[in-house]
Amino acid sequence: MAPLNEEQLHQIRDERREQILGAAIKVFARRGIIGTKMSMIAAEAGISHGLLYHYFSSKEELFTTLIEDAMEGAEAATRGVYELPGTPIEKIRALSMEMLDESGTPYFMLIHHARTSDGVPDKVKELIDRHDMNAFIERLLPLFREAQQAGEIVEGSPEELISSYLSVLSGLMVLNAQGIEGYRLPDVDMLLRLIARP
Amino acid sequence: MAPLNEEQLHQIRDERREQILGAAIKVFARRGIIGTKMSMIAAEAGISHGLLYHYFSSKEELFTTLIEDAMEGAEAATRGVYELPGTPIEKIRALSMEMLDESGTPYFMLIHHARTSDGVPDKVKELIDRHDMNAFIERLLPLFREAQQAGEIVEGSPEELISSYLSVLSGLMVLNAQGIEGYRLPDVDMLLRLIARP
Amino acid sequence: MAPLNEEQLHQIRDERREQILGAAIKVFARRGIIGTKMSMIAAEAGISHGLLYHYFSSKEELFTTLIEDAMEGAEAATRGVYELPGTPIEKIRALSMEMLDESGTPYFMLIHHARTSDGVPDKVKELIDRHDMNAFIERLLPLFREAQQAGEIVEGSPEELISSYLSVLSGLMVLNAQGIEGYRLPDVDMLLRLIARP
Amino acid sequence: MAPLNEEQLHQIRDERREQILGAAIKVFARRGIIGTKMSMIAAEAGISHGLLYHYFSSKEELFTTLIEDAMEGAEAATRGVYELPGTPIEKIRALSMEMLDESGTPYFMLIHHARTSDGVPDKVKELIDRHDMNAFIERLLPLFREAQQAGEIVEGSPEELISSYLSVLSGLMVLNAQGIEGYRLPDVDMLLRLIARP
DNA sequence: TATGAATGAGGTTTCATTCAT
DNA sequence: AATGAATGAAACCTCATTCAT
Repeated sequence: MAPLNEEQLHQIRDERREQILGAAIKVFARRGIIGTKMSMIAAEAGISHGLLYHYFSSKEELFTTLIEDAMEGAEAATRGVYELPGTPIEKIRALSMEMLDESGTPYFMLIHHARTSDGVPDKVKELIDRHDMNAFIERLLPLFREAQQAGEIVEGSPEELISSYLSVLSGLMVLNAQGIEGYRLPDVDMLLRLIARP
Repeated sequence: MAPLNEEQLHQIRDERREQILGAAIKVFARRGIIGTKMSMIAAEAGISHGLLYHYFSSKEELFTTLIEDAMEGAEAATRGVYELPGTPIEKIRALSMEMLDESGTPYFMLIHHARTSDGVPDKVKELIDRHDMNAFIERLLPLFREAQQAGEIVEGSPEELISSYLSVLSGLMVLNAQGIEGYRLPDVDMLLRLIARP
Repeated sequence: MAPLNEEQLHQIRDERREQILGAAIKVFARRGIIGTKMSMIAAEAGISHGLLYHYFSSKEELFTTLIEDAMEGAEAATRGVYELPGTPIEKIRALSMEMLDESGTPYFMLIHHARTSDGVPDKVKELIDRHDMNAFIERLLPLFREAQQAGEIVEGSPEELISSYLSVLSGLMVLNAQGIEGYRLPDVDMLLRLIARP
Repeated sequence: MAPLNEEQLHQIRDERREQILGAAIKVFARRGIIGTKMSMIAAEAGISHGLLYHYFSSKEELFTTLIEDAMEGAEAATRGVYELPGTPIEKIRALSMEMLDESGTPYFMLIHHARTSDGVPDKVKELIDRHDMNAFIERLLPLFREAQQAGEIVEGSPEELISSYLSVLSGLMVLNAQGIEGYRLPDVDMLLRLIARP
């Protein structure tokens, strides 16, 4: 009886959902949760604002969904670093490039907004608490220890090394995600000097 | 019941003005222009929101005033670097420390918000355009050239070196200004490795 | 794949129509015209909300249709009272029971909503004006006069007697139609004491 | 320093609050919580809709405040019945008149809406549960028992007597509160026949 | 006939700004 | 100078209604 079969409907829903998520991440990344108006997302996605609410029940839910995805992505990236080929520092280099990559930064910017804004839903606060810097450090600890043993990076507390290095990367990602004139993303090889043994 | 004389009134006005500006920079730095409500500034300054409008005609004007001050401060800091004692890289080191210093970052955060937000008055956009990264680069160019000639920092385009190095500092200031748990501000000496000759 | 013939289609249309009207009266009775969403009616009827608009062009039309039916039903009930067996007060008793009867109250509740709400279409207002309390009074006047002459009910203006008695019944129907805990529908015999000669 | 002293401000706030509550009860009583728009209350009170939110943080809170008052009023009325002069049935008569009195009915209508509507805040549901019909019955039980012993009202379960009688009163209040043409509020003496011994 | 995606008018709520005192 | 009551534009969200399939 149905005029469109279930599969077609499912496909439309999925496409629209992705379309909205894609539009939302763009706008949220640039403007944060308060600065983003639902009408902006709708306009970016090329749909009416009413339709947003067929797919996400509120601005909060939309934001939370994106944060969840971003968290998963960030986690996967750090986990996946061990699968990469090469010496330890080559793996760190590859991870750095991935993090600074254009496509990844909006997600990172989103996390930045989630950390720093105030109108952020409680669910997101929990998510962030569970996926905080310490989790990253722990996941990267074996890799940095290995690199130290191989004499590829400087001595000293590997935890501090990781958190300092990630902070530099984070700061750059935040700047980069805005797409602002004037800032220059440094070369990965320049960044590696922060930790590399001379 | 003799009224205050003109001088006393003038003094009150000036004190209040500073009080408001101090409160405003704190709040703006943390929340950006959209996320900041006039009532927050009033509360931070310990006055009524109505009184704000005796001193600044709008949120825009208040923000713009702060940006102007911040620009001047940043300019002064880079100009002043030549007066500092020591070798070129010691001057760069001192400038870096000043930029990352707690007291300076709110101003920097403000500029960051001004660059990245959209609800920013046109006057501010002009200010930013006039004081952009290129201006900084030009002011620091002699210093970096000198450092290269002294063999203290690496070879290569000094412009690129400056803009990369300032971008790293900027990113860190942005993170730092938020006062968020988890991020670790790297040591200045670690940062200098980005540009220092091994 | 032969399409249904015209008669079958007609039958489907009629069934659907009744199905929708039945669902609508339930929901409207409980929630009134503003509180009722088209999606509620669709859900109650087990169809899609889009289909509602094949049968009724708007919420207004649906509501109006129900009111028309309810009015006719109420009129028929009061007219039919004369056909009932027994003495006058026995007829009044039977009419009272019918009005308080579970199945009749949703219609009455509907009329109540139509009287008291504001989002009510003009056509409904006209309907109500034409079928108002006075019409009921006039139709019941002979019956009550007869009952007075038979010494079964108290003396006094029969019009006032009827309108007071109907108001009590109406109030109870309104309470009853909501199906709320706590209210107790009085016995018909108790109610008859309002008008019965001791 | 304050341009208006505290007392004057307090008085303004109190007056406005009462003004708003008075306007709100009128509109809520007629239209229920969903049917009432904040702009209607503002218009009725002769103020801007924005000002409503200086005094009540939401439509919910405004409604809840009114319900609390209404509950207290209803409770006080039934408690106070024992202080009234006269025989038991005279006290019941006085209570009945008070309940049907013009000024009391909007409050009662409010409770009716709270009971029957769906958009009602949870806090209100709790309030209603705590002040339900059973509470009324218990408070009136001694009075009705006394009246039975004095032979003033009919025999039988006093609980049923009370709840039936209160239901009739409730139904009438609901009709009455709407101020609709056509319904006639019966005489108190007529109503007393429901329970009075012949 | 039947479905549910899509639209947009209208309601609730927030907050920058004005103004009487 | 100082306060806080008051206003209204603009944002979020709901839901009656339309329309492609």
